[in-house]
Amino acid sequence: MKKVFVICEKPSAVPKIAEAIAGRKVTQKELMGIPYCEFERDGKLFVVAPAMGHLFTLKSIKSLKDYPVFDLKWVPIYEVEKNAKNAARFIKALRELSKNAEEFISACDFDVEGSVIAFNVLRFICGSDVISKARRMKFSTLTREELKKSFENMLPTLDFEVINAGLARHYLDWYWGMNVSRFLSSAAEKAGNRFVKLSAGRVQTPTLKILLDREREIKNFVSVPFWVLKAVIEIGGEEFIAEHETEKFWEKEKAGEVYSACLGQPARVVEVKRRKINRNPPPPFDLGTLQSEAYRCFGFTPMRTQMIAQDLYQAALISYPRTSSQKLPSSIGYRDILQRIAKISPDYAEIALDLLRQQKLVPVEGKKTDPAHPAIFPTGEPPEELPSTHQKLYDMIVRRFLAVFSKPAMLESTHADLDIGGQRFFLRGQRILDPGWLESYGKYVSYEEQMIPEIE
DNA sequence: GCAAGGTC
Repeated sequence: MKKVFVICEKPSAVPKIAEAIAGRKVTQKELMGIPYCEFERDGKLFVVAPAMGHLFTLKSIKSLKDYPVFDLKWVPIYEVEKNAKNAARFIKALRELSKNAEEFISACDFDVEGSVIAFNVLRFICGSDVISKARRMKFSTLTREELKKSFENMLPTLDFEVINAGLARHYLDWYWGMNVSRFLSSAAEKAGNRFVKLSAGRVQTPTLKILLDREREIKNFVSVPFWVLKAVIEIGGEEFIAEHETEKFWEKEKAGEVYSACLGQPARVVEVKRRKINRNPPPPFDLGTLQSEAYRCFGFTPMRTQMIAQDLYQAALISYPRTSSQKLPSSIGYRDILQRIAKISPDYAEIALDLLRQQKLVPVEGKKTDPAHPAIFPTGEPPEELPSTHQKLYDMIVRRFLAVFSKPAMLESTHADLDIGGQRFFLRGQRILDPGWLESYGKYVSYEEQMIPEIE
């Protein structure tokens, strides 16, 4: 029987891609500890197997001592990275699993690196002759529906433009980063008579510049004292704080003059403006936004958030977290997820069931995209007992998901101009008319409500 | 030794 070899980016993608092609549940097998799937379709034997990210990397042909170096070759990653011992097993297993295959399909993530990962597996493991006949599946979400479509509408060739862009990135990053790093280290060694490891690169060097500028700004900051005037006024037995129209007084004398002018004087209402404000829900989470939000609310470092998110992903509770997308395609199945979330807790149920009563579910989306993954969303899988840190992050992700389908929050802001002894003061307040999305996500939004009584 | 990218 004709054998079709399908290469995926990572183990977790294998059952999803296999089942979408097979159109049914497929049992997973194992070879050398590597999971893979095997099934028949249209009289062919499909073997769906995973890489584990990059299995090959660039290496200098000669020693880096004689830099600059531009002669590189692709080698198995364990030849360069000592902790990539697993790669040997993957390469061996893939060689065995692809043996005697006649058709080849690249089903790695649909981004630049994914295209290179598949390309390298195909040429170095399956043989360079398969490149011209291999095909490419395109999908940006690992859902049954989208995978099925991507199988039926496969590219008849590999995506060489993307592959070439990826190869160029690998080479250029190496040329620039390694050679400049080598030069910096060697210059430092000559100047200081001892070896210092210095590194530079496309990402880290501009990033360092941003930190440097910020650090300089902080260092050069000269603090200047200023004075602020606030009026404590009483309305109907309650105290409120109004602010002087001049936000900051840079001279103490000036502040003192104004202070004396209004001390003990009654406040007269000059004008009251009330305004209704709609606040839209925030967009769904990309990893960066999740990290900054988790730092703000829980004090988790970005590293910690990423590790917790990875755990939640591997427990099948959330979608792939390493995404820069703020979009939620309908193919993830909004209704199904909301129905499952409703069963997780009464708190979620109240909001989710309310959303399900809407005729149409349309998520708020952000500008950022990702070629290979949608924004982070909960799968609806019921969580088992979670450590409290994981529970916190999970709750934030679920509530954010609920929020993006919710109505805007309606607020009313009040702005009163007061005259106190000839001086202009502002009294501000706001209150919630309709909470909308704040119902689900409000606990994670810093929001101060100051109620102002009716004044004329 | 030295990049940046993928994975877990």
